[in-house]
Amino acid sequence: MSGEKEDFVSLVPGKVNMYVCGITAYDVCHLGHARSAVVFDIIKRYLRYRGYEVTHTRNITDIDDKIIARAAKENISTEAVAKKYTAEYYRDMELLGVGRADIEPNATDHIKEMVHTIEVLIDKGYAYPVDGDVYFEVGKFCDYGKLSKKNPLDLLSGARVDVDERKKSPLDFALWKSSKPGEPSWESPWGKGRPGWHIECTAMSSKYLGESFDIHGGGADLIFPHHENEIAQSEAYSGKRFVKYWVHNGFITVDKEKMSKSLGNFFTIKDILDKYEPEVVRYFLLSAHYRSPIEFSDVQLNEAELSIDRYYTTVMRTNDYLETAGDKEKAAPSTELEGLLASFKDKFHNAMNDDFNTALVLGFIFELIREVNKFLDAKPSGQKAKMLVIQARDLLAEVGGVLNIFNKTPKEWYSSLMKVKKIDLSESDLQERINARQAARENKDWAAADNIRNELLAKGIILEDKKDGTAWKIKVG
RNA sequence: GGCGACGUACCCAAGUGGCUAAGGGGGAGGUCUGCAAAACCUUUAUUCAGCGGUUCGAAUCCGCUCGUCGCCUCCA
Repeated sequence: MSGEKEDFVSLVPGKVNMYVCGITAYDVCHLGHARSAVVFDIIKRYLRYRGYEVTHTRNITDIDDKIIARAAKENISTEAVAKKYTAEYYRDMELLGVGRADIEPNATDHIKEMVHTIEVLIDKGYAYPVDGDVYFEVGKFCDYGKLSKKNPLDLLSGARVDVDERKKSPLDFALWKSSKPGEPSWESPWGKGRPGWHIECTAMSSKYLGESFDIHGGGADLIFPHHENEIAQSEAYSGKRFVKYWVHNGFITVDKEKMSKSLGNFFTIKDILDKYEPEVVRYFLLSAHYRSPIEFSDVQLNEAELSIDRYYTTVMRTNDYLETAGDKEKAAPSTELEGLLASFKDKFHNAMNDDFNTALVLGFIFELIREVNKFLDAKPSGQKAKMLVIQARDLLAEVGGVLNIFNKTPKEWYSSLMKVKKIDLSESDLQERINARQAARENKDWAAADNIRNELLAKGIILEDKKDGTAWKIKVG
């Protein structure tokens, strides 16, 4: 609310109530929706990891103008539209590793609660009915604009909205809209109609999280008017502070412009996942701070893919090492690795405590990766060396677990890449080519061996010769 | 027009008062290797859009200028 970072103290010690605006289910989701979902998924995971009991509520708006328009276009019911795109949303989110919220309320299941909220607002003099509609009277709520730092007078003078003569002020917004014939509607004291957009979040958040709760999130485009209106309704209704901490994620941009439906410059999650491994997309979204804009481009996604590949390549090395390293104690320079291992968790916590700085965490991960590789290059052996490598592996897995990335085996990573890059070669055929090349190498027939390697490279497969055999990887980047 | 955010190397990006300005990608050179790949090492910003100011000290705070973007209408 201050527009600055503040120390986090939950309202109830050890417990965090978080409400995040979900989607309006009228179309498939694009990468912008993914960013919001991933950001709050990580906030939730991190808070839980640090021991908070988190109740995460994420709503689905299943009735509004866009859904009605879509239903008319597809000649199906609004329920069918909402159901279809909610299902699409969940499928996209699951692929991106976004967990389900604890409570996922639909607007249409809470009409009763919304009607009640509106009645109270009218009783308290904050709202007025006109011809079957009900409006919130912004002028009655003196804190209006405190979140978006807007002055109601400035808003009036700069208003681009068509003025509705029935409203007392152009800033007043609908709590309840009367329905036109043929539109879905619910009974209310003001006649048949449906709820305005903002009221669902007030009614549902107070039902599930209470009138005051800790974190409210969503995309930065929701700050005004949606969240400003939520504050007005909720605080007018309860007389209490609505939300302690507001968290808004920045936009995905394309050529520096916000990715959005109306600009038409959006990429759907589905289309992106056709070209990139889901983990690549998730990593990409974590590679910049959640409040910063992040530019979508193939270059960026490819860099994310390279970074993840670097991670799995090292995991492969550590696994090989732990399987093959001897027991004879052979020390290797390890002071830097040991130092990093000792401080790693603190660095991770500090970065995440500082407004969820995932980009910084990724930096730490690659520092550790480098130290592990350096250590392995020195070819150490014995119990102590193995312990260090295991410790590094476990730490990386712990952090990866919180961010929900880096949780595959290298083999799963490459198999998945093989699919996403549509490489037309079965793993058994691949192994057959590797064996043939190995035979050529044993005969020192380097020309034949190189031929096979080049042939596979042309298909996007890289071979790595090691002491005890040849490993394959998928070419990335 | 009002309000707000941002501008760090060839690219992405962290850093918001003080140790050598993280990390990834790319480039150059090297070690290793049958050759590769991977990995590692060295190198690639005496400088943080520009100009002033505050301070013992600023990329970091303040002011101005330039540039980019966002919100003010549905929007993640």
